[in-house]
Amino acid sequence: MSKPTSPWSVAGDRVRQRELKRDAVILAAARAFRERGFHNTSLDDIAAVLHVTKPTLYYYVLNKEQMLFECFREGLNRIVRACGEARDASSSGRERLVELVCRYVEAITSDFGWCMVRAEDQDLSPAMSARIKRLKSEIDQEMRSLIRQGIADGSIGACDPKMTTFALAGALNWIAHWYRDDASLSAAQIAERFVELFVNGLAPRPDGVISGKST
Amino acid sequence: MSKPTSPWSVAGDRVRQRELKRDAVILAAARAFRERGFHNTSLDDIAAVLHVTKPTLYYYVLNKEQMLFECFREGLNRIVRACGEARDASSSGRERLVELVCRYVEAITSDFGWCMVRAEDQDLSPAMSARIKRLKSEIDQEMRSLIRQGIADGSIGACDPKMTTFALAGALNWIAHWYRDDASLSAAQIAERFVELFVNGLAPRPDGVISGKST
DNA sequence: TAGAATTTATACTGGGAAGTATAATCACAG
DNA sequence: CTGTGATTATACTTCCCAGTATAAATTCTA
Repeated sequence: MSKPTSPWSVAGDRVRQRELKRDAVILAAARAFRERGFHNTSLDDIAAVLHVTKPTLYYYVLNKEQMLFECFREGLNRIVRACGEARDASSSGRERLVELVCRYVEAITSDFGWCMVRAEDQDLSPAMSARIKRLKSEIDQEMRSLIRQGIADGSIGACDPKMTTFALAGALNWIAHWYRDDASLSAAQIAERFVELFVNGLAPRPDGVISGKST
Repeated sequence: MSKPTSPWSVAGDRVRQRELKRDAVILAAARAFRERGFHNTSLDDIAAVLHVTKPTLYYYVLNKEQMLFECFREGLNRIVRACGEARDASSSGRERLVELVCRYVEAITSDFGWCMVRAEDQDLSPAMSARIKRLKSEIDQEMRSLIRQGIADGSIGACDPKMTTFALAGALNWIAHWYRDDASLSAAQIAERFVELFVNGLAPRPDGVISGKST
């Protein structure tokens, strides 16, 4: 203690503090946006939640647009990461897809779920909007790829990968619309039922013919 | 001709003109909102499209909020109507559901599709928001009901009606997000593939076991 | 054509919120 | 305790845009 750690660690501590505070700003923004929408949220609102004033926010963030961008990115990055994990995990294409669905539901029910799917990228500058579109496209392509793999290895029946991805991603993204009002199920439970539905479909299966993975 | 129709018919003509113009205002609003989002659209923008000035809009509409409300309502009403038609048409619960899906896709790809699902009801006053919520709830309940009927009459396998509705409605609503960028398929074609996916699921079906309606 | 009703435009008000200039405070080093 | 950089607050400016007061123009009636 008397011999203090290197001045750099102290400096590093400062830097760390800044990062933590910055994260807090982004999180507060995400929650406020989810609550009231992007345009109905003033920076004063966000500042108030943090017991701070508006100029303080500008010390951590460039402007309101950047806040939205960071919220977008934080949410989408989780799914991109999940894509990576799903890619090497498990065996069959379908099992990888199921894995991804579970992670997806977790992400979408998080604080950043709203921004991820309900915020309009029209509220971002063209440059930022393009970056978000790239992330979304990456996720889209990954899902299509898993479906194609599943078709190839026989774990998924013949289907149009693009439309199937649109349908699946739509069902998942839409969770952000109802999850707050109706949070009666956990993320895992939602994922489970979605998987059941998408794997087996609505049609009644004749007894004894179980083409899904038997649990 | 020399004996003109009753003065009321002339008056009625005026009334009719007003209605037509009012409809044009709502439609222009719907398109503008879809294009730029609600908050990024000024009334001057909408007026410009109609080759008119802002005060003219106020002659046909109470305020901006009401424009959004009418857009919401126009879109949702189509689906509510489709629910009604699906209810008496066809035979099995599943067939009725399929019917509804087809109509749903048509509505969602229309000019009002965006407002129907992507506009935030937070931008409406509590009273208007409540009316929209009621319409949405009506649709939700109808879908659940059809699924329950399907389970009862054996055309749909055992499932959780609420979650199934959430998933199906989500996939359908999400069409509003991608349909403009990727309109490579017609509404009917999209509906067809969605039905195929939701009825049969992803799992490969053993040959000879077709539980869906054989075409 | 006079006059009433309907429709539209010009030119303004007002408020809300993003962003900023400036100064005060705090933390720590020497 | 003194000065330097990091952090925060007060008090503005500025702009955009919804909504309006007022008057003009157009249409219809008689």
